[in-house]
Amino acid sequence: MRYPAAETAEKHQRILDEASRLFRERGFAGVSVGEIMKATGLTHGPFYNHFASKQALMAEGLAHASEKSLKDLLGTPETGEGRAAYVSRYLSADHRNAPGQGCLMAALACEIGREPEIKRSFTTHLKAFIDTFTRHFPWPRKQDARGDAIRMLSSMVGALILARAVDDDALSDEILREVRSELSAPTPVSG
Amino acid sequence: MRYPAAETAEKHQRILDEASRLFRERGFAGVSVGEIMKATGLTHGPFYNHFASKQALMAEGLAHASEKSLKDLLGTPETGEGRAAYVSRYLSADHRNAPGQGCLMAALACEIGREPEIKRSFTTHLKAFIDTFTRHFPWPRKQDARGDAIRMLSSMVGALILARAVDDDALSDEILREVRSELSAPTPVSG
DNA sequence: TTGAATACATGACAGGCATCATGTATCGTG
DNA sequence: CACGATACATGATGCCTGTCATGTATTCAA
Repeated sequence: MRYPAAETAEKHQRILDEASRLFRERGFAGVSVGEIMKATGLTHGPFYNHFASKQALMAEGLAHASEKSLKDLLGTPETGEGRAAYVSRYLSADHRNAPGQGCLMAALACEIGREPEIKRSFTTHLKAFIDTFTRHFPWPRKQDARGDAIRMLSSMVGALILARAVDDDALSDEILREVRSELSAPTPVSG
Repeated sequence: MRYPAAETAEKHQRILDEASRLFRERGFAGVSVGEIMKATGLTHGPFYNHFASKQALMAEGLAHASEKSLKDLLGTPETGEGRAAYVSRYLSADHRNAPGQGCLMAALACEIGREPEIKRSFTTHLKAFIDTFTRHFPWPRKQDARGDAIRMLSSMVGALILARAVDDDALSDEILREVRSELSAPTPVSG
């Protein structure tokens, strides 16, 4: 590292930030290496000084977004109300309208299933997320906390994806509202 | 149509079949026009005798898959057991492993959200699917049948997408099993 | 049977892509 | 201050892609 020492590391982080944002907004295939570099204020050349390939950036960008989302999860109160607020935020119009800042599962899960390299990286993320989600919040049915967590997560991800795939605001809002009404009670019935 | 008259229409259908299969398997961006034509046994040339553009094929292929899935839904018994069987099949390992023959929402919803043209086409599909799903099966909470249908659909789609995005068979199976255990009772509690 | 229309195959084109090669400016170290 | 190393910009390469142009073979209508 014979360049600005610290600035280089910061650029590396900026590439990761922009990449994880753009990937979530437009998908892995929808963003080119050049666009990512331009978004961080560089040209396409030095990309390969920072990453081995686009695939490598995809994996690192996913891990980057994963860390952030875990940190966000851990920052919410470990109560029924905390979970209710978390779910409400997840199923909000704001989250639906800002995929670039939002859940990587809802944004990229379909594509992830097709890239073996990324699939492996995502698996560790989902495992950590389910574990944390289960342990972090209280679950009324203690004997099946993990099952309830998995059910709740599936509903959230599915609802957000469908709400984003739809062109009709009324329907999109309805999906979010209906699923929110089930899951955002402080003591949900069945995840 | 000064060619084999009927054979041409059949080729048109074959292009739609292969396209809707390949798109679900690899995503819109992951399949080229040439591949689709080769899969139907033709060269890339005559594609534009059948469709105006790749986008047009994406929209028609989506409608094609939508019709099939609606037909499949209407073919299941209009009972609680019928719905339980439908959900069990949806959340089965077979369905997870065969995206090309399966639910277009689980396969393409993420990408659909990014293509305005396709988004419009998908909206009519989802509206029809929710309506049919609501009317076709009996719902214990009659005052909120549609809400329960939306909740059930969100769970199913989310669970299948997550199960496909994961590299670990045990985890993938667990997701399917947990969500199935909630939804595949003949009289589910809350969708 | 002949002619017009049409779907086909082959080929070409421009654009975008990931990746690599090269030269240049910049910084720590001696 | 000078040297070696490193990250940068510019540019090039080869590939794949969607789309269009052209010629050819086929079938329906007269």
